[in-house]
Amino acid sequence: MENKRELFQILTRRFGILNKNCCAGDDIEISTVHSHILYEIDKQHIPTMQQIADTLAIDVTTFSRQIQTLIKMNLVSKSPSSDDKRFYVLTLTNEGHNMAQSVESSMNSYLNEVFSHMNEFEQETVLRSIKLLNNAMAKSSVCCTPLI
Amino acid sequence: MENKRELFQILTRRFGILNKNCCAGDDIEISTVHSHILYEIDKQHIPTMQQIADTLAIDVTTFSRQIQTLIKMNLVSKSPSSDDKRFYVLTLTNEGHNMAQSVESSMNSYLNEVFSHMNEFEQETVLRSIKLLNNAMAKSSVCCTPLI
DNA sequence: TCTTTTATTTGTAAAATGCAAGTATATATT
DNA sequence: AATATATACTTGCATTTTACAAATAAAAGA
Repeated sequence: MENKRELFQILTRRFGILNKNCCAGDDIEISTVHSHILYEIDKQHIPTMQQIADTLAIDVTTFSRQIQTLIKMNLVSKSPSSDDKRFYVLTLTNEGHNMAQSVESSMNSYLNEVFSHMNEFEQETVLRSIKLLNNAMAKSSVCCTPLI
Repeated sequence: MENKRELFQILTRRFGILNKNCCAGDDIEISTVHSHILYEIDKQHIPTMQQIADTLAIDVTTFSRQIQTLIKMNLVSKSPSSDDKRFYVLTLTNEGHNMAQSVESSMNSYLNEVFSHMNEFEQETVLRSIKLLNNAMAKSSVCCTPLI
């Protein structure tokens, strides 16, 4: 049987390509990394800089600059936390939220197209498997230990 | 049910993190992109520059420079094709082959660890699902059309 | 022979990255 | 309270990565 690595290598490479083309909004375009940042800010409840950087395994200093870019693009806003002024909390602007939605729906329609090449049963099995895999990774010591 | 995108987002992000830590050989360390290049040169039979660049969806000009780096690191060698001198064919050096092996075994042991958190049946199901998914992606019009 | 196509490289300029060192705020120690 | 230490984030570099446009070089077509 083919080894695991080959299967995953191909899968993630392809998903990466999907992700690359995902990120055109109404008028502006953003990078894959930026789309992940928007995604996580949307998902986590008023996160701090550190939280998102950790989740995405991005160096904080790099992340700091990425946020600066996203703020300039008017997609993200950053405000000092009231109880501890060392922290900054991140939120999406309306524009950022729209962009996140736009990426979300592009990705979902891409994935629906991909899934359309499988029958109902296969689709179910695949989704269940991805969940199993995500859970296994969450338990793993070699992967993603401090991550959500 | 959670949407597909979320499941895939998390999966591929985690796999990306695995990949990041994968690439330490005996003494030198390489980037994820470089490890993918070595992987593909090893897999494809005496490929040309263009072939690998296309497979990995990397811009050829960027790829040209990446190969230059890998040659300097003595992991790859490049020679003009005898029948058509516009082409250059790529091969791994012994050192490059060792590196590819080393990455391969790191990745497989990471993945084995991840899989150890599932039972036999789940493991089978997951592997079968990844294959299904790869086939579906290969048929897809939105993903990876010119790719293997 | 002359033009066009194909494979690859270089020029240049922008963006992404990450370490070391900085600032600013909070907590711990004395 | 004063000083030291820790934490969250930013900036200064210096390197690496990226990609468009233009160049080179070889093959194929007219």
